[in-house]
Amino acid sequence: MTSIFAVMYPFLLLIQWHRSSARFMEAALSQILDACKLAKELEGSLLFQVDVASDAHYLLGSCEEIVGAFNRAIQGLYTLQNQSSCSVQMLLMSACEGTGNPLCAGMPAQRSLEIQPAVTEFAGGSSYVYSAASSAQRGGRCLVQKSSKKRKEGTLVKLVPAHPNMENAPDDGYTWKKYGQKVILNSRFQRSYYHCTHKNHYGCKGKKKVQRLDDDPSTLEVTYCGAHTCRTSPTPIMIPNELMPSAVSNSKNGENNMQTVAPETTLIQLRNWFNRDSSNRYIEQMQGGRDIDYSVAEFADAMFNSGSSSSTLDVIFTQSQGKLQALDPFF
DNA sequence: TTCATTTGACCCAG
DNA sequence: CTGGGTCAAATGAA
Repeated sequence: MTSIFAVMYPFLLLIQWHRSSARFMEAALSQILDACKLAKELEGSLLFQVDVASDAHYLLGSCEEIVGAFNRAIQGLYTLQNQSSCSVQMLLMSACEGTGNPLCAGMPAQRSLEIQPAVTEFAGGSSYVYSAASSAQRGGRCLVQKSSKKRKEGTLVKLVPAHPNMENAPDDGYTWKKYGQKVILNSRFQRSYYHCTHKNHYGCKGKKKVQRLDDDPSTLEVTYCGAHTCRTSPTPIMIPNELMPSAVSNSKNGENNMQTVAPETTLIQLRNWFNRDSSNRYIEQMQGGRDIDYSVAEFADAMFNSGSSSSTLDVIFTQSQGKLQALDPFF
C-alpha cells in the first residue's frame, strides 16, 4: 500500500498543481470581470447622471473599488505566474526524492519542463509570446521574421490593425517616447523604437518596436520587450516605519526603518504620506520650505499620465527625491 | 522655453 | 563585416 502511494504521489501532486492553477485562473478572471463591470457602471453613471460627475467622493470610492478589483486579479495572476515559472518537473523531482519510485528513475536531473505559450487572439490583434523554445518547435502561425538574429526570450509580438493615415500604433494603455527609427534591410517600411515615458524617472524597462508589415501595410507588428515597472510594480514598495500603523512596535531598535506594503495598499499609503502636514500629519514639509500639497489626481496624472508633459513629475521627483529613494527600488 | 521627434553616428552581437 | 539597437545633438512644434 505504501509503495503504491510512493509511486502515485508525484502524479497526485501534479494533478493537485493543475487544479490549484485552474482555481487561481478562474478567480483572477472573475476579479477582472468584476472590475470591468464596476468600470462599466461608473461609465454609465458619468454619461447619464450629471450630478455624479461632480461628486468627488463618489468618484474616488468607485475608482478605488475598481482599482481594488483589478489589483486582486493582478495578485492572483502573479501567484499563478510564480507557480508556472517554478518548474513542474522540479516539483515532481522533489516529490520523487527519497520515495524510491521506479517511474522517477529515468527523470533527467537538470531539465526544466517548459510550458509552451499558446497563441492568444485579442480583440483587434493577435499576440505571441516567445519562450526559450526554438521557433521550429513553436506551433501556430508563422511570424514575419526577416532578421537572422534570434528573437529575444520574453518578447511579446502583437499584430494590430494600423490606422490608414497614422504611423503610430494604436493606444495600448502605456505612454511611449520614440527614441529611434531605422531602415530595416529588405523592408519597405522603417522600424520605430520606443521606450516607456517613465524610463528616466521610474526606471521602467518597457520598450516596444513598431513596424508596418511589407505584405500587409494595414497591419503593424508591435514587439514589446521589457516589463513595465511603472504601472503595476510587483516589487513591494518601501514605506518608512513611522508612517505605518504598526510603527511603534517595529521601530524599537532603530534599525530597518522600512516596511514593505502590498501593492494594493500603496495608493492609500502614498496619498496619506504626501498629504501630511509639517508635524508629520498629512502635508510633507520639504527642505526648501515649500510644502508638497499635490492632489491625488495630480500625482496619479504625473505617474501614469497619458499626456506628454512630465513637468509635474519633475517637480514631485526633484522635491521629494529623498523620500522617493526610499519608495523606489530603481533610484 | 520646453519637450517630443528626427536623424546620423556609434556600439556590439552574430 | 553587417545590420539591428541605442544614443544624443539638431530640429521643430506648442
